[in-house]
Amino acid sequence: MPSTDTTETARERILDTAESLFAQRGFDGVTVRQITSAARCNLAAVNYHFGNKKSLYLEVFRSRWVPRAKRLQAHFRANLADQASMRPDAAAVARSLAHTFLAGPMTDEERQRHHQLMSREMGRPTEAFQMVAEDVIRPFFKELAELLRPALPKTVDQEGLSLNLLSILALVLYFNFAREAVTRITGRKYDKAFKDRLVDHIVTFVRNGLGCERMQGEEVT
Amino acid sequence: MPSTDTTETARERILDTAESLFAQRGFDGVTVRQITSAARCNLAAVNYHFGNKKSLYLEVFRSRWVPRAKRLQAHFRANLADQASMRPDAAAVARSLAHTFLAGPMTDEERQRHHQLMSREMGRPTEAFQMVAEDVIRPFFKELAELLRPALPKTVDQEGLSLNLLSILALVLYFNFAREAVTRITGRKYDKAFKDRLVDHIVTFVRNGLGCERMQGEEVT
DNA sequence: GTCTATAGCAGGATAGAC
DNA sequence: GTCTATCCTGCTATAGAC
Repeated sequence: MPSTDTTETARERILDTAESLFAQRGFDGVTVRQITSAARCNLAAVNYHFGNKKSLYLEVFRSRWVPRAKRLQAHFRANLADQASMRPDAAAVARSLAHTFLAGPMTDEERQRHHQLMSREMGRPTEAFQMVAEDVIRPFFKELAELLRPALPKTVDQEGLSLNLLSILALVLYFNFAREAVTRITGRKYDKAFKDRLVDHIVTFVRNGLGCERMQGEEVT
Repeated sequence: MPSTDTTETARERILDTAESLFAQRGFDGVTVRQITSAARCNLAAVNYHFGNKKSLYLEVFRSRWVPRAKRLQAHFRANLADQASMRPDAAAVARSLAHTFLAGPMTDEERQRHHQLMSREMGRPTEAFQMVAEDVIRPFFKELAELLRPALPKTVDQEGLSLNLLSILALVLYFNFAREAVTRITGRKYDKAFKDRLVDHIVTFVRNGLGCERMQGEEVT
């Protein structure tokens, strides 16, 4: 649940609640009235601080999504360095990614919010996707590609590399985005045990999917 | 593009255009006015034929999504029977699934519509998901599980089986749902060549992901 | 910066003629 | 079954007091 501390400024409370509501219901599914009343401030506050509803949506990405993505990237790098000191193999990269995105440093709710916002943008890109793609995703994608490149067979071309990375992201996004559906099918809540299970599952799936040999046994964080 | 033939009744035209628009923009992103004007009929027609907007949304699933899903399932079974006459292995199941869902018997636009509707429901289930899950998805899921069960190591439990199936669906849904993002990253349009490439990629990814041995070489349809 | 009040309009839904 | 005309609610956005 977004922080609705009274010590926060109205502007910050609006950003937090707006992010949460946009993630849950999408831009069109949320009204400015719902945002301001959940943020315990006046209806006019959105227009005062952000100009209009759409600019608020963009500002959510700029000031909430992007910094969080950068923190996630930092966590990924630290986690990877813990596992594999020099040349990480594909399995290590996959585990760090899955762990960071599924069970990483943030609260469950924050993580789900993060991935739901991105999933919505992937299904129907807006200006926000443009911005985030240039500034955050593309550089990180390149970084990941360079990490994976030496771990893959030489027969894999640039496009194959991209498809493999997209597939990893597909799994991670899906298991965060479709939580309710996954819960209905498996009967499992997203508690620590299940998230660990999901990370293990994704790592195994991805490691083999990339066509690498199995590893002997890995532990992480 | 939905059929807007004048020979169709207004009711049918509304269902077709509504499905297309709901898939593109979601329930809240579409107005009844947009639907009726794109279907070239009067504003009042939605309420006359369906009662209200929400019932129209449900009827789209009942009379469009469900029958298409059943046709897809039939195509999957036929395709699988072509490949593997008796006991299909995991790779054959994966290939038939990927082919059916990514390059199957329907138009590109129809397939994308189908998966976007479902992706939206997975992210935020409504009554429609409830209905579709009971009547269509769960039985097919069971059918797939029984097909895959004998092809997997005995160490894989029921939950592992479910996770593997969910992962396959994650890949298929993702590459249909996030077409624009995939196109931006890979630079490829969804033409026949790229779809074939995607099917091959998913089959390889999944086959290995399921922890089965490699196969010697498969051809299909 | 924050509020009240309201303009101005688009939304879903309906009544009733044809 | 299909249309026009309209109701009424709820939306975004703004003006202006405090």
